[in-house]
Amino acid sequence: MLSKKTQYAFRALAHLALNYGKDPVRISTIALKEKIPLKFLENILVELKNVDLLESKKGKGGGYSLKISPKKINLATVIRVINGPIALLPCVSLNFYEKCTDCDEETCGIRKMMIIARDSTLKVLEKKTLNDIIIAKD
Amino acid sequence: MLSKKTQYAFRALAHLALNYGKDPVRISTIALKEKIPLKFLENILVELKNVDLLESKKGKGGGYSLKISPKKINLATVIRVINGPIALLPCVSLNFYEKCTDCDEETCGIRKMMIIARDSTLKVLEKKTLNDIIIAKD
DNA sequence: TAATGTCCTACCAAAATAGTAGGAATTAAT
DNA sequence: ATTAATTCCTACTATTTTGGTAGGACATTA
Repeated sequence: MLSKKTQYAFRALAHLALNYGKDPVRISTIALKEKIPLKFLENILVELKNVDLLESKKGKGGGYSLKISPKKINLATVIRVINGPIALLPCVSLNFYEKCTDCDEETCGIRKMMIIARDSTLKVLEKKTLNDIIIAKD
Repeated sequence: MLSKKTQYAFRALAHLALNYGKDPVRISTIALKEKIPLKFLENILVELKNVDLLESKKGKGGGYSLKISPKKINLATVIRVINGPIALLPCVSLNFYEKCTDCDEETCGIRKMMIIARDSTLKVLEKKTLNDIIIAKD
């Protein structure tokens, strides 16, 4: 399951996606409209900024905005940044790989099935974008 | 990600699947062969027994065995019993549904995408069985 | 009745999650 | 220049989940 933090991230990103191309949006505005704890949201937005999904402006008239088009931000990317691995086991993760203890990867049947499951999930999450989230709203 | 407990469960079940139709296998044997902490494994096997995936026999010559064919135990079932929900959000879980706070399910675009992701994952996990795990070993 | 096994209840330490607090740094307007 | 507005940084904290352990009760077989 995705953490609450990840759910907040999606809501905030969806909010910013609707404002793409317009003025930056203040953290406090997003927190209020999306009902996310303000200080917690701060942390989330900084993380998203650090991986260049968002850009920020300080001082009056400042706030956050998407750095790239909502059509170019897929759901897998967001999950990986805030939540971590998408795969069900560390030994089948593409971005957070860790070797299994006590398991021969060549012959492990569990691993083979988890790779199939991972690919099936990724096929959706890598294709769907923030834009799909906001157009699906109507 | 699946918990370590769930990984242990899969290993134990795979072990028992290879012994399907034969004599029951002692917990201590499984713990030793699969390198799983004995007392932890006890808990796991009891849980699997409580949902009728396993049956047990006490006393000398006792142990655990699969109650039904490895071909009839799919991976989604095992994950749900030991790990919990497969869906990425509580509000799209079929077996562990919980309503989102502050979100209209009819119009939520995040939810719509997570349903698609869930279905894609389930299509694999509900089709693949313990038997697929053990035949994939070779 | 003794030995062999599962089963039950309870506990515990470490890690992850979900925040909060307080102020430093930067920018823009006056 | 000063002030106000805003993000950014460091650190702390409470709660929940994870990954076990301990000890003995209960059931079965020989």
